[in-house]
Amino acid sequence: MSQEIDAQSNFVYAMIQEDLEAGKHDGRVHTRFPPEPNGYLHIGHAKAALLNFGIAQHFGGKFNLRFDDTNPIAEEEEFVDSIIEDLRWLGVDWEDRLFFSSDSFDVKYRFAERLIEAGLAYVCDLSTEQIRNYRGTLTEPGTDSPYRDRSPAENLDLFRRMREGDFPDGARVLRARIDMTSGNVNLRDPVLYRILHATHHRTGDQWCIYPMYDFDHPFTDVLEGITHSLCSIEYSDHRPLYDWVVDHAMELMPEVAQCRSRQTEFARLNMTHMVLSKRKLRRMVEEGHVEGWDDPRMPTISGLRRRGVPPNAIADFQERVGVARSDSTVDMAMFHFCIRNDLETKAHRRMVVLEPIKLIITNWPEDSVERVELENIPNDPGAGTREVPFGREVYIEREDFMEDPPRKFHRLSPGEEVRLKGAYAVMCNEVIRDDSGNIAALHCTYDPATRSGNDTSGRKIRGVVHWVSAAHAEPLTVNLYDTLFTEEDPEAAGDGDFTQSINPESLRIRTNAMGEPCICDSPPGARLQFMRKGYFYRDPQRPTSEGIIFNRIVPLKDTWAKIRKKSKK
RNA sequence: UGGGGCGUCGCCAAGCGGUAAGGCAGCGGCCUUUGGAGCCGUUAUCCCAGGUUCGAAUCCUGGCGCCCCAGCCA
Repeated sequence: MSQEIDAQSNFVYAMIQEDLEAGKHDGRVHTRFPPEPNGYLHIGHAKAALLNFGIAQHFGGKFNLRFDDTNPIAEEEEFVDSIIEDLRWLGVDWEDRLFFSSDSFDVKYRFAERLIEAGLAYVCDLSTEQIRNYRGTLTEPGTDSPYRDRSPAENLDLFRRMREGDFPDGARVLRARIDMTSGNVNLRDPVLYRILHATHHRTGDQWCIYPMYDFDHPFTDVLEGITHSLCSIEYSDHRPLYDWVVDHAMELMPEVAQCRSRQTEFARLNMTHMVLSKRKLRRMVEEGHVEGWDDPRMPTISGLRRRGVPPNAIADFQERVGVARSDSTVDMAMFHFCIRNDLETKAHRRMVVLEPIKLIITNWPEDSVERVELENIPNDPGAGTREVPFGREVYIEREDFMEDPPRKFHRLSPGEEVRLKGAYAVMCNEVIRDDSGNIAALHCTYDPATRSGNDTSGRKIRGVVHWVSAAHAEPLTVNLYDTLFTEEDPEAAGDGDFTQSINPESLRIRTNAMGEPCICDSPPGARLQFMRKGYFYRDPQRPTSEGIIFNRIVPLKDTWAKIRKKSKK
């Protein structure tokens, strides 16, 4: 069905293939996904996690899940749990290799001491602001800290006292001794350790100094034997520092160093009609624009899960998007395609009328009920069939009837005929109105010769419309989700304030929807196609006491909407 | 006036000196008891300008444009 996507045709796979051919790492491939447990994972993280996991699988290597938990102030257990849940749902498997950066704080401390002994690191007493001033600017070199030339012995003593808790937060830091004049600001004696009297979610109060990312991350890669350390493009400037740490780790910590890890950067995912940064997503939640991190409109993994998006669709999407180094913004349509593509052959069809209007078949005998058989999935006999009751009164979609139809409206209108899917053709004879003039019902007649499957009328009936027998209809609530933002680039509109382009119609609730009887058989968590409407997910998080609630995952392609839009122009 | 990165069809993206893959979207058509799905067809000379070469998207030079970097965040 879906074409084979050549996931290997990207520069990362090519590079690893070359490394393998060159005999690096004894033919070993080992990757990792290093989230910081300070928020929820979103689809951009899924790209990174799936890429790393996919590489390990493809090359018969290993994959670690590692929490980058070096900042106790921002990180929480709650996020560790949600990240694990999200990754499992995505199908990512780290076997028994779940690690925390904090697991190895001891070795890291030892490494820091050796750097000091080797004259490669020093304790600096400058304040945050002073350090910033000494750092220079992007175009001007920095100047050496007055503490840069302290003796190893003094540095060692000071660093140990930092660890002992002799100094308050911010009093001193451990810095790498590299080059204050480097054009790369990251090399201007970066901070390695800072004092933080904070309780860590795993190590408690055991430590009051914590390593910085630039020191911790490369060294942890070396400890875990990570051969290929993939990260996003904004870390490119950090690569020389990464290498600095790795090189010195190999040299000073041979007893624990597993391999000379290499960092490779790739572009992070951006999507139209969406914002993908923890900060902005947090704002959406905190300002109440959505109901929470798992709101079905959010691009968080938990949101997508709750929306009903199948994990396979996310993996397929990731592969189709590919991996490169150039900034890119993927069209949301591509993601929607992947979802439909996955569900097309999997989701059973059901008829559900979102906005019902009653259609009365005046020549159908009162109380007579016929059962019509419908395929669960067209062209897939294995998926079976179901019987749907058909009677004198049925509901059809309000928008499937027009009194004064435009050209090409292959649906119901006065004096016109349309087929009720799987049943008979009906002709509209009369429009019944209520006191306020609104259409209350349609009076139609059916032609017995048009019975589906053995139509002997000889007529060709263009339009086919879905329906639900009024006597057997199951009332439903349906949440129609749309993109969270009206603009392709939410940032570009509203003077850079993305909240200005929030789509006021990102959620429309249909409380009068009517479904065919066997809709009840679909358990919470089921994904169905509502014929001619879209793919829907029975929200498992809603108690059944609230009735049956479905979320629209994604609408079906709507050619008619397109025709109409074009003719309006 | 610093450092790093990127520029191939509307959106992604292959290509690694031998004469521009593929996907999404679009358009046209076929088919269809979902205006769904499926099927067929269709859309680029590669940011610009020079140069090297028999030959360049691929190499060189010079421009232009866009992104990232001055947290004791990751």
